[in-house]
Amino acid sequence: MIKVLIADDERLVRTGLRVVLNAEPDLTVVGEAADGTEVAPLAAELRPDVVLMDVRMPGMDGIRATEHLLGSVQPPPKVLVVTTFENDDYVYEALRAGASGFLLKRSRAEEMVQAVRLVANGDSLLFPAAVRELALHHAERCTKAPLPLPRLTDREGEILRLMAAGLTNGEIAERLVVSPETVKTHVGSVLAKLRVRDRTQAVIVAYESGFVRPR
Amino acid sequence: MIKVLIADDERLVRTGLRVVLNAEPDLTVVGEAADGTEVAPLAAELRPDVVLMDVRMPGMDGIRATEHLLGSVQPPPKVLVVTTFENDDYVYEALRAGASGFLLKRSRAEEMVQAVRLVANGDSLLFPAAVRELALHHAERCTKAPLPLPRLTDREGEILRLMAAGLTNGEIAERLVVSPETVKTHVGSVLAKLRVRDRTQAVIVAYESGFVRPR
DNA sequence: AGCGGTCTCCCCCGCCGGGGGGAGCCGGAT
DNA sequence: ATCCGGCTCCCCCCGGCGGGGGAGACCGCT
Repeated sequence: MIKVLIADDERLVRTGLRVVLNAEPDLTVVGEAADGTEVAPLAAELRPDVVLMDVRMPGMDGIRATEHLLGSVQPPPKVLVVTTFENDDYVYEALRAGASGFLLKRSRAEEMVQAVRLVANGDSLLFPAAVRELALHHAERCTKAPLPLPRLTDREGEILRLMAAGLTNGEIAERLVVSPETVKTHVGSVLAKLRVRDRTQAVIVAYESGFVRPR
Repeated sequence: MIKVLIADDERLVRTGLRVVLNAEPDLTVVGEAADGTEVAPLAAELRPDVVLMDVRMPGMDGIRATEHLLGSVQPPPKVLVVTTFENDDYVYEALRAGASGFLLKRSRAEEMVQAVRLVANGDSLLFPAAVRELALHHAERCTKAPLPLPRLTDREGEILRLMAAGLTNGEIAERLVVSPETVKTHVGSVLAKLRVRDRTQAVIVAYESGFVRPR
């Protein structure tokens, strides 16, 4: 039996969800919260498997309520965020906060109960558009970026990395315990191989190619 | 009635899936492919709503088969990728290729048919771990990055952007139709506000802060 | 023994970049 | 009317940077 806690500020929505979910033999609504602040205490007491969380609520919104809930209740229930539009900016924040999935308010009853069963089971549920966007961004930066720049020698790569850390030739020389003249030679090679004019452009190429990464 | 095409090189797996799916009144397996190369032609002929695609297949793997399928068959069917491990590197490539979701081979029958219904319905299905990772990466770069750097004036921001494009002071002056001396003044202000030593470090800060973005 | 690639170091030179200071113009706030 | 901040331009100074050329040491390959 999957226990569900509903958090929504509108009584009508809560009632609708409760009726739909209780109609399923394997689901039971164990409680309802009308405000984000009520969610964590109620969950601690009722120990639901899944919390249906509205994103927009007075007091504490669904995002912060989710953070608070997952940080305070052990073991944490799954959170299924209920939203009106699938392109909502809240989507990413909610995932970041630890939500397992999303439910559109305009979904059919059948989809809703399926969604609850899925997240209770440990799966995640998203909208195609959101997933596609996430995947593209991720793939761009993590699978394609690694190494599409000319073959630099080990030393040259080391030098480029230090240039991209903002060091001057003198500082690089100090770091690598070689003469500044030597560093100049390597820097010259790097600039030539990357076909750029100065160290600034070299650093740009280093970032753009993924040779070094932000953060 | 949801029409399903199964693509897997192992006969046993195909049989298992077929039995499980055909047991559902609203699902029907309309065909099977034992190789990635067979998928697109079969899909063009049978017009399934969902294709269950194994990632690892001889000949053409599931990823390329997905790309080919979605690029050649109109309207494109939904693709549900079948995999053994949820941390598979293929996950991101498959999403990039246009897959709608993933199915673990060790899933229970009930989950599998739910998954098929979901993707047929236009939803997406992922593993919690994968979604979490995607969301974190995305959120880091897109929702937090925008503007955590000192207040630059419009002109200074413009200058910084051009510096980060690899332009010299002279080129920036030309672009903005002002004197090189003026550019030097602005550059000086930028360096001071960012508390950095030279334009290279300024560009680094621009990238690290998200003021400019790779690609 | 040769040879090419890499890493190391050196010299000269020209220029761009950056610091300091000064100044005029404008628009908005006080 | 005054002041302040942003944008514009100018001066001098100099140090780091980048280009050119040259050279020696070590390595592995042939």
